[in-house]
Amino acid sequence: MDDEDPIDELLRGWQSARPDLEFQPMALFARCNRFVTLSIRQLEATLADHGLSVGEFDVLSALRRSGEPFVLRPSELADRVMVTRAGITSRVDKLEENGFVERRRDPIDRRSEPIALTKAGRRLVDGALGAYLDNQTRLFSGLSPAQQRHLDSLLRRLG
Amino acid sequence: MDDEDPIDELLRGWQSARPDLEFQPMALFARCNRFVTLSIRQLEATLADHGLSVGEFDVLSALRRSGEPFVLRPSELADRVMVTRAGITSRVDKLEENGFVERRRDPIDRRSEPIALTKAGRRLVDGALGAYLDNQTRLFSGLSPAQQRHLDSLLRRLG
DNA sequence: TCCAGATAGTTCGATTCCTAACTATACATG
DNA sequence: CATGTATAGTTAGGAATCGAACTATCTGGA
Repeated sequence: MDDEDPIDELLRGWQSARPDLEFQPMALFARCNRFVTLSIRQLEATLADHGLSVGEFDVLSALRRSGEPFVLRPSELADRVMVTRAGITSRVDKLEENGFVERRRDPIDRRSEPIALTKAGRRLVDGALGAYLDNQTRLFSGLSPAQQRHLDSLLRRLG
Repeated sequence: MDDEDPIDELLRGWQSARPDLEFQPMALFARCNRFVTLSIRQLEATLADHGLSVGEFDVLSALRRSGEPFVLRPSELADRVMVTRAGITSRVDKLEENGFVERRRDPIDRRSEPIALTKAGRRLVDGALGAYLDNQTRLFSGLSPAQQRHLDSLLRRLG
């Protein structure tokens, strides 16, 4: 029986095209990449139901989990969300237009423009959060809790 | 000792902001995502040394591993590279300009425009392949071969 | 006090990729 | 064999994001 998946196919292709080389790590990475890519597409669909893109959700949720008073500077957001500051500027522009965050001013350092989650923004993230978590849970539902922990520990070593 | 990584921080943040919810799967996915994102950035740098973007390399390598005569249709490329056909059109445009692929014609189905790897294209992929594989190998060098196989089998279940 | 260099954030231009509409061609059915 | 439908690929327009240049502000000496 031939239950080959696209990654097996990729591996087999390379092995027959270049039998002199070692492709296991490439295939392993391709598997990671594929899983993440497909998962993000699901996530986009899930969040779209709440009127959010993944990028917007990432910003709102960084603010949400930072705790009271739900304020972070753009550079902190950039670090946490793994996007450049320029990227944060444009996400914040859009979120601010829609009233989900607001730019404050830092009385001590006037270069800084702290970003605060508004009430509406908080309602929005909290509302989307359930669907988001359900989705993430479903992604890993093929693994037992022990396997999930094992996966986590393997990934942790790759950091 | 406090060797907390950004994902632990994310998890801790959520757990304290919303102690009523379960964030393990979210954190696990965040770990996957982070690993893939950072890895791709490394890969971009590696391939840039050979004058290639990841997207271009993906197309050339799909052709390369398809074996003689190194020809695939745009829709086949789209499937294998996980990009829309429109995306393939523009990648092929650029690769063709630079002489790494060429558009042929299918005598049987004139809607189809098979894409062929040129000699120069083949030299280019084969030249970049070594560095690419070294990079992938390095990504997983923190894991033993057995751990790598284990990771692979866990990921395979997520497909 | 003043200035050189660091830092915070934004703007700009280029790139990449997606969706939707479009053109051309093939196929299947009555 | 005519025609409606499906398929292959491209084009057009828009969104996201990046790097580099820019503005404003701060900070640490001389």
